[in-house]
Amino acid sequence: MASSIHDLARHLNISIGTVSRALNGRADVNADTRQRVLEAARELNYSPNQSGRSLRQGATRSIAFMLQPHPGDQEYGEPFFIPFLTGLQAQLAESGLDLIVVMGAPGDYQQERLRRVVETRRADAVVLAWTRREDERIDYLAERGFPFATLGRSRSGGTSYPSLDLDFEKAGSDAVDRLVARGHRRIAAIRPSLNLNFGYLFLDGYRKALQRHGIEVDPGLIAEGFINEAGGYQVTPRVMLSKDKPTAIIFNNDAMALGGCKALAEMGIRPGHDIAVTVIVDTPLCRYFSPALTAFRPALEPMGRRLAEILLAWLPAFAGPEGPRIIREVWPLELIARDSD
Amino acid sequence: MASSIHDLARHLNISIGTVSRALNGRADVNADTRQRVLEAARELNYSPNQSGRSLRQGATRSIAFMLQPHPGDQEYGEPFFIPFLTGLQAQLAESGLDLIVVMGAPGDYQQERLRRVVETRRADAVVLAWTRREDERIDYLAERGFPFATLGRSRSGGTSYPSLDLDFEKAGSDAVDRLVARGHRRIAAIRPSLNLNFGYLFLDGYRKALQRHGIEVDPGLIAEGFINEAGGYQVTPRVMLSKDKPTAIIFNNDAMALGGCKALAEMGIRPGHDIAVTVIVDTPLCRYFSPALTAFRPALEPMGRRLAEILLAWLPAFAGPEGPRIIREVWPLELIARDSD
DNA sequence: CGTTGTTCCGTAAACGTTTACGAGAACACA
DNA sequence: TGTGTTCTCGTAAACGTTTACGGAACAACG
Repeated sequence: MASSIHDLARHLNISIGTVSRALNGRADVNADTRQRVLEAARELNYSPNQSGRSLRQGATRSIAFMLQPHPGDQEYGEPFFIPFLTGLQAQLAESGLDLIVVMGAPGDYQQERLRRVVETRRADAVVLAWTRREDERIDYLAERGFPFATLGRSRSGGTSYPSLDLDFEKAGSDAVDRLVARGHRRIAAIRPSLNLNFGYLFLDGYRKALQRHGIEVDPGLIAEGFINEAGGYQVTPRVMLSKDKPTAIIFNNDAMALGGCKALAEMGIRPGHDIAVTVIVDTPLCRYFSPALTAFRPALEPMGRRLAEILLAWLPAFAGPEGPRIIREVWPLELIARDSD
Repeated sequence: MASSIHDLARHLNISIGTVSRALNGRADVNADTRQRVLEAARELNYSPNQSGRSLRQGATRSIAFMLQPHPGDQEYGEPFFIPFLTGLQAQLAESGLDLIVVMGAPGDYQQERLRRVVETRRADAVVLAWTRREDERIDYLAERGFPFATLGRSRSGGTSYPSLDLDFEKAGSDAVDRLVARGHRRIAAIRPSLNLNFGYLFLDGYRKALQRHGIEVDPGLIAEGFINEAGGYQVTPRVMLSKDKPTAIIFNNDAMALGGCKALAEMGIRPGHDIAVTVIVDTPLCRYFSPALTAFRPALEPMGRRLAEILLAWLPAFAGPEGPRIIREVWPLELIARDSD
């Protein structure tokens, strides 16, 4: 069915070596011959068998993105990743690399899928997201010497690998600054487990900003829940029942904010009127919610592209003249002021 | 670095043929030898090279899910797919198959990515979603004889391939029935392009139900927009400005509903009070929106598992004793009554 | 005419598997 | 002893590529 390089060779009555060289654009092949090979390739609808190629070259020319759920979170919060993946795939394609997304089973602590990708050499490198503060996946990859990059930072692995992250600390801090400037002093924070590194960073920025403003950090105003709608819904009432009620809430996530706003609605509290609401990571939901939610917007698509560059700069096969470099970047989150605060 | 079957053979001083047979559980190998091979494999941390295996067997043992955006829709509506993919991956894994998700570039009419997967033989079969009424992807795959299954139906390709779909027609019909029973007669429908087959089916059910109730179908109450928040936001006012205003709106999608509800809010119209709102496909957003949106819920995770079964039943290499079968199923959407109607 | 260099191409090995084939050994049976 | 069967294993080819190596043809030059 599918034509191979041998078919081309037979059809043109030349050797497979020449065919391969012609297709790969090597110098030592006559311009005329190359032309004929390319024509025949089109005519016979030839395209290279990836398995054969990978086997010979010891490289698959594909990068795996691990879609690993965070324990307790069924829905992953994936809408977040789509623009990122779009950019990642586009940039990788420019280097002739394929992006494959690998689903992890929910609650897969053992990183079974990651192991499988690495061990069967299905990809030349992997990209991790939702890094945890201590991340066993990073330890695993670093220990094995398998190339990877992360969307997000972690304490694991030090700075031995390239990474890209958003400045959640500054966003947390900016959010507080803005609320304080608008007269708030009782500001709550709804966040996921501190194992999720962005949750940790956000809280850090939040704390430091409060202290900078001379406002005491009240543990009763900080609550932890699953990083989804249910989490926000469960946990928000807890914060609203503290002795001295908050006049503002910062949610770490659009899903948590949605759940939280439902809880508020059930208590008859209206975001934007009775309480200020800020969300750290903006999504279409924030924009189209009523009231529209003030949120911090990431440049996801460009970040996807950039992560591809960063990863490739670290891979010897792709590194430029200066050789492999470990690049780590932290990108800003842009405040989008809307109607909820 | 990575150990091969040759390393095992050398280490045990036996031939690679025997090692391979032992690992693959074939009968013609001594029980004792097999034991030693397995031990050595664990000891040397052996795992088979997927490229070598694929090359020899002519099969990659992986299935590709195409994440193809619909033109004009930036966000894909992917949260919908996550539980589906979870089920799909889980069931495929039970047959030793890997699931890979392939991102298509936005607005990729040429199906470049699909072609690439097929031509480089990166997967043994593909799964398509968001089938269109006339779907060039299906034509392409059918013509090439490449195995595939779809989440959704299409006019393309007839019934020559396995598929799984939701009963959008019945959901549209049920939605109308329910609203009529509650006294509504002016019922609007906000839907995406009729190229998207589920949009077509939904509208069909909607129309037939109206006719069944002796209600004239008013074109002014039917509007088409992108299948995302912006689409719902843009198009909903159009329907509300018709001479004889609707008292109920059915949205084809949670994102369209969100955008539509924002438009309603801006007009001072409250869902659940001033107008009834129904959503065809339920998501966490519907549940946590205020008011909670009445919606039709799909069993996504089981559907993912089922689609794996259906696909495998069609692949000769996996088909049971009866041989390959084309299974096509339509699954129900369960009404979840909430507060918006 | 001999030497050297260049251009182009064929040969064959290698990547890591699986598997058809056949061989040797052990054993049973007549 | 001869024949057949069963169990176990080694040999080697094959999957589709890429690429190191060498050789043929030819040109250029002294």
